[in-house]
Amino acid sequence: MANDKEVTIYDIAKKLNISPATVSRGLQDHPAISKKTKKKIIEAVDKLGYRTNHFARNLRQQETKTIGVMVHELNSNFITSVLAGIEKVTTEAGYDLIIAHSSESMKKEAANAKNLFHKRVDGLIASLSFDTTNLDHFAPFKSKNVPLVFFDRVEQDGHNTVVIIDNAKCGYEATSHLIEQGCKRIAHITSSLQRNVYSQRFKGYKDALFDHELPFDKKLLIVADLSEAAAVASADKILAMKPRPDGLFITNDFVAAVVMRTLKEAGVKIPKDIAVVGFNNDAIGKLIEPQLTTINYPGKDIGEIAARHLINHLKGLGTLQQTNTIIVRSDLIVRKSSLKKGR
Amino acid sequence: MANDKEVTIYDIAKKLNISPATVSRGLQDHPAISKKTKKKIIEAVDKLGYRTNHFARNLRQQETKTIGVMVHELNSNFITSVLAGIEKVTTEAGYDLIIAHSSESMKKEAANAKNLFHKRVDGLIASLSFDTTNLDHFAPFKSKNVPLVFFDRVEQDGHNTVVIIDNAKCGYEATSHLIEQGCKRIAHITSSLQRNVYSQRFKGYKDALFDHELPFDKKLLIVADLSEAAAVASADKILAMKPRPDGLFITNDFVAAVVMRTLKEAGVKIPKDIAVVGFNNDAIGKLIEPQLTTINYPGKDIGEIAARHLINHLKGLGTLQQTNTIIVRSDLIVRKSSLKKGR
DNA sequence: TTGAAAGCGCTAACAT
DNA sequence: ATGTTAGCGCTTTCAA
Repeated sequence: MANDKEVTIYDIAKKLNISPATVSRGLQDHPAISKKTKKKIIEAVDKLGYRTNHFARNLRQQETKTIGVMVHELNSNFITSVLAGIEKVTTEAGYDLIIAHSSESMKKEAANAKNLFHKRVDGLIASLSFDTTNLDHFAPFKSKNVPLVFFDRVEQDGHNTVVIIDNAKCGYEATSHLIEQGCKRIAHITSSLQRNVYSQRFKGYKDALFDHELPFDKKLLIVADLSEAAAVASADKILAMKPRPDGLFITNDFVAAVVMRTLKEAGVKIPKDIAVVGFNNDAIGKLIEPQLTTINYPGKDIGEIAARHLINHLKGLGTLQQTNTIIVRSDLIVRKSSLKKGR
Repeated sequence: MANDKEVTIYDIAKKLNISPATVSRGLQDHPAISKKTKKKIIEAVDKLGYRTNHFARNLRQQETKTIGVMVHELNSNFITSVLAGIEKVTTEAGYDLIIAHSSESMKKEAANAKNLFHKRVDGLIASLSFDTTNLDHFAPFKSKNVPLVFFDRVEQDGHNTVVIIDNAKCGYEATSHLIEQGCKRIAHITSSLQRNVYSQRFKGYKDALFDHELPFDKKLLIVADLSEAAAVASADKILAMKPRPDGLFITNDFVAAVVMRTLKEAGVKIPKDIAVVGFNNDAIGKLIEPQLTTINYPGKDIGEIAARHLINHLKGLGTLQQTNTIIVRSDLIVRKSSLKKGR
């Protein structure tokens, strides 16, 4: 049953009385090889059960045909959509993926970076962790000219290619929507303002307040992580405020869902007492009650675009040089959680 | 800035005036190498920025140190938990992961299998897709003695190592719980009965009915896929039944959540009119209203166990031979969606 | 259109 | 405790 010996191009060459070099060329569809020979090679390959030894090839070619992906977590709709987008593009282009997640820790992120560097990925796609304060762990990639593309959570120091949405605009739209629904005291629950995504959304929130002549009250800003426990705590803070807010702009759908549950348990009516807008357009938004108004964050598109740019770069195509910012469209999806007025 | 030339063990050897073999041994912490020499080597490695060429090593050792994982989708709590478990164990053991998903299609599953086979994974962990009818695409692995571990959705033909929960017992417990709550007409919404997980849960459901002297009515069995659209359709079927069921045992939390939403929109009170039990213990269960009674399916444990067994096998440890079934514990989590009586 | 041969970087059997 | 050397399977330059 088990035939343990691996078939190599030498076996094929011997069987066909040709040289290994010809087999190698035939397998790569080299133009100098005759149709006849190619056909014979293909047949022999099938018959003998040959499979390419990627290690030998990569050793020779000094390419790994592997792309590293670093994300903070795997457990969100948004991230899995991004991964799906990346996978689609990279698979088509013949690249493998190594996926690493940092569990929101810079330390783990640095360890992952080191690992991927030693694995010699041809390129890297990354979103930063919660507490990442510098990009030193990416320096080795730069020094070896391994291309880097960041998405979602990025450092916009002007040195990297980044794929993002216009978070400030989204924050502005979410907040303006709440204001149009008649909200006067809008709280904002978000995460580390050190991360671009959150600081930009916060900026949009403030700008919308300003443009609608509402005061910004920093007591209405709650910064916390994205866990269930933190969400419950945030909701408790909201409940304790007096006067209570009449609108919430929350930076993450899961957190929004937990907050809504906690508020409802305390007897708050949504959206009548408090209107809520989330962020991401996760599946839960349509399952909770009332259904959640949110910002559609097109993860799959982001993943595809990031991967496409990286691969073009690897192929020497694509004009994208050093600095580059790509902004993907995103829009407000209005559902019941924010409709104080109806429509 | 960029120093493009890769450092090899020869460079290190030259610098230290020792042989490449010594460097290689030093790097592997070989016992025959003196402490002093090892230290010198480590220092030179750091200084020169050497990184192992895994291709050369793998080419030499005929091992890829890579494990393939095949799943049907990435977008469920259960699957990401399993992956987290697998990753934990494999990372500790120094293995990489290649993750492939079939989008519930046997065709894609077969393509993934072929790809992973050509990538020469050292082992494979897999859960079958929705419409997989045979395991022919796994035959190449068997013929090359590449170890295989299946989990969740498996084929129990007695030829493979499988890691599962006792689905029949879980189905029995879920159904019995509904009966204890006073349900007399319990419908079961599930997926392809060709898959062990669903057929076993169905068996448990029937056995519970039988043991409690309730008739099994096949009109109360709904088989569909796990999409939102199918869930809505299933709910519509429930609404059209007369008399309506007073209990539902649903094989998946997401489906249960969508069904509950649809029923509630039609004015059904849960659990008063219809009690509901789901399956998996996904995060949504605690976010919907009423919170969902469900079966806790310990994904992380499953992943860890599957990975551990595979790796033990690869190391030549572990007594597990050919046939092997590992059953992981799992339990009912009671929440409000099923409590007709209170507690 | 094909072949010969060198070499990618590492490991391990065999020396010493 | 360390060195010599062959070879893993492939690609590619040079030659024919």
